[in-house]
Amino acid sequence: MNGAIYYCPVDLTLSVVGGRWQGLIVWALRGGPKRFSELKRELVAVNDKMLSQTLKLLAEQGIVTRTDFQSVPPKVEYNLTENGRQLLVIFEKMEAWGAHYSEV
Amino acid sequence: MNGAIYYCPVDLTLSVVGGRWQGLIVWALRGGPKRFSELKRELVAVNDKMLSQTLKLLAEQGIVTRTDFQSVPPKVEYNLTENGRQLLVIFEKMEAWGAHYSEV
DNA sequence: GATAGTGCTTCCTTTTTGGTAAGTATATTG
DNA sequence: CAATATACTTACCAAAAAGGAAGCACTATC
Repeated sequence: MNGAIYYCPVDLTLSVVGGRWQGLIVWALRGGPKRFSELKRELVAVNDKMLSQTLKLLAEQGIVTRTDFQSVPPKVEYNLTENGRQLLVIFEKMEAWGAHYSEV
Repeated sequence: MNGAIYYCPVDLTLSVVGGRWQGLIVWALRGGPKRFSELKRELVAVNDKMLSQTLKLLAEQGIVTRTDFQSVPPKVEYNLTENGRQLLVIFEKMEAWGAHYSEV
């Protein structure tokens, strides 16, 4: 995938989900396809560079699809692949844990 | 926790679980307490510095406990707290996803 | 007396990641 | 006619994370 060696499935999954933006993008796409600018608005602190860079990575990893409508001004939509969609159970657990943790 | 602002529970959880070693250490402790040297053997590529640094962080975050037996040679055990243990459902999902993904 | 094992810490270097600003091309809006 | 919005990319710089090597205090073993 990126040349690294993963000693266990958890390590592998973390490499897909663990970056600064990777997980949040997958989570943001849970409700269906979104455009670049919609993602940008939702992931408050992300900048153009990080967003396009991370989307590219996720596309290479087979987690999101990229659909370019070839229009002017540009319109590009991102969506989860089946593999990406299957990550969502992980994030549901994360959401539950995080919500509980911040109450403590 | 570390000064950063988390806009959602998922973001918060990722900050606990998403580092290079944090998640793997939690996962390695799933079967019960382990000593420093046992963790080191299990997490093949980790070095002393990263391991002790990450364990310290996890302890500060309330994910692991540290028990120093005050013996010579030193014996120190690490274990998951209740909060840490509740992270395990996340890793179980990660394991399933990673195992499936690497078959594709 | 040298070596190994224990659980660290410190210093230094390298790698990775993140951020800022600008540029691209075109159409719409005021 | 200037500004705005779209989805990027590129070049450059700063910050953060990770890695490596060595050392420490102490004991037991060879």
